[in-house]
Amino acid sequence: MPDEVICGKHDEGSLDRCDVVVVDPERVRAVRARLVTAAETERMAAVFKVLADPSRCRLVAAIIEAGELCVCDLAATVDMSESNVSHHLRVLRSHGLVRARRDGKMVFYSPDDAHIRVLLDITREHVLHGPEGTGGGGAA
Amino acid sequence: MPDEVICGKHDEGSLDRCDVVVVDPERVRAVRARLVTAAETERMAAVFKVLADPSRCRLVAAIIEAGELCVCDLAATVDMSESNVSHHLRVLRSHGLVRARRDGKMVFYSPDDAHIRVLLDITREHVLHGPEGTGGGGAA
DNA sequence: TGAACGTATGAACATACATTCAGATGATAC
DNA sequence: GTATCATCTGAATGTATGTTCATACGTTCA
Repeated sequence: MPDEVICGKHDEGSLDRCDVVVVDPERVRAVRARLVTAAETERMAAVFKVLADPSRCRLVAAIIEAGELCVCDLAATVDMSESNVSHHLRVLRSHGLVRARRDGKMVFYSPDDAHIRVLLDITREHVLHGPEGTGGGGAA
Repeated sequence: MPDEVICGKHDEGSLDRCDVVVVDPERVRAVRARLVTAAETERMAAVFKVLADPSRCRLVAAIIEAGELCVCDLAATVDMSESNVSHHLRVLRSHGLVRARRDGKMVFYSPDDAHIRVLLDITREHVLHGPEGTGGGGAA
């Protein structure tokens, strides 16, 4: 068994420890070389984190469904306080998922990214066709 | 301006408060009717939450990239402790994203869902072509 | 059987974050 | 200018969770 120790110090990993024993060092190097960078993964995770909250997820779905909606109608649609909606919209907007348009006293929000709709659709597919008891989602 | 108060108590919302002022009640009702249910959104958010962690995101990417990898090699690939990897793999497995196969002392993990690869690809597209300064991703 | 190895698990800690409340800001109507 | 409306912001709080450490489990080899 070709046990080995990884001591490589490559671009994005910046690993300072040398005590990681691997079984297939070649494969590890190959995967590491083709793997998405840590910085990219962090950005991706940030996008997922934005959608990882049920309120925000529903908020985005409502905006996509409506095309455009003001804050108070959005709050009524998703059953949340307007303050809370505003907080979440700030997050969504700062990540380029929705866009704001001011009209008098009101601010209307609309989708600002074509990818998000696909993300929601695919994930919905996943939760619909996938197993339902996973992760303690049952009668929690 | 047709201000109105939403008092509807429909299926999935179960809202107990009646003080949400809306501007366009018809549109709100229409969107609510066509909107994804709260339960579904919760399930979707749960999936996003699994991918919302950089370590987990990178872990999934590595598994997809490799096709199959044992825990120690996985730990070496993503620069994490094996214990931490194990914890994350538990989450990933419980949500049906990866699958485990035991071979002797080792356990090999492989992708268990076709949707996840698409999710990662689309999100990568988003972070690559989208704005980069959004959400304090720069030198935070 | 005992030791070594790969992996899994539980507790503990620090951190992040969603929600609420109170108040501020900007815009319209009188 | 004042009042009112729609939205935004900041602080406070409770909860969730990622990571680490120590340890237990299951497997292989001598």
